[in-house]
Amino acid sequence: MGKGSYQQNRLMSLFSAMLAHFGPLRWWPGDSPFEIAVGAVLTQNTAWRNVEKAIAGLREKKALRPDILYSMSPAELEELLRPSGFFRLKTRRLRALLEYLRSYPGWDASPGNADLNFLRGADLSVLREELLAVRGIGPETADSILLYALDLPTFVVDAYTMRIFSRHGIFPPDIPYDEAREYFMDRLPQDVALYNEFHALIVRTGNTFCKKSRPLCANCPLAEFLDHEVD
DNA sequence: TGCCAGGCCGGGT
DNA sequence: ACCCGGCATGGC
Repeated sequence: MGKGSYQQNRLMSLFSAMLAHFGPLRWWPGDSPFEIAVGAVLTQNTAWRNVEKAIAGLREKKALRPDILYSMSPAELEELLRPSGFFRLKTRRLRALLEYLRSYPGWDASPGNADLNFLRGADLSVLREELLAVRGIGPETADSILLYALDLPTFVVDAYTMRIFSRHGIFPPDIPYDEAREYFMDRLPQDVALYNEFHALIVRTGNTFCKKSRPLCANCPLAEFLDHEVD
């Protein structure tokens, strides 16, 4: 048994510990692929609680669909996004995402196209590069959309991932995004359901136990792994 | 009361 | 290739 499978087992042990503690979370919270994509943009450096307020406002306006959202004036959209913070920035970013979707070959302009079916079947790495080329879509947002809205096998790395896994000495705290992503993807089976649940559990664990203001991981489901050997 | 939250961009070294 | 300031609201 080589080093690779040891590390795969170790990652699976961390996953199992979080799963045993919280149970399956079945992310992402959202009623449609498009709503998930909107949430991915709105939650950039923002507490989800604030995003929920903006999502609720959009739902009230029946605007959680690409056609309606695009038809809204930027000023109106800004007011709806206000509670999620960075609202001028996020208005531009959502509109940039909408421009990308509307320009996509096979774009479905029919009402209620929130399923984003016209994006299905596209190559993951191509779609990822295209999303990264959209102003305001960085690697975490792109991967969140790909994994949680489109069920494509890409691992999402976020601030909690960096904090938890660097505190556990699993990788250095200043590792670039793509290297952290590859760390997981090189060691885990390529499984959408696993990637989905793994990241969801990381966020829940981070939210619950590993906030910046509370660096100690007492009672954290991962606490027992803190003294394991590191590669 | 500050500090923090599921980033990303643009300009400067 | 990094490093940094800006972006903004709401909760603890």
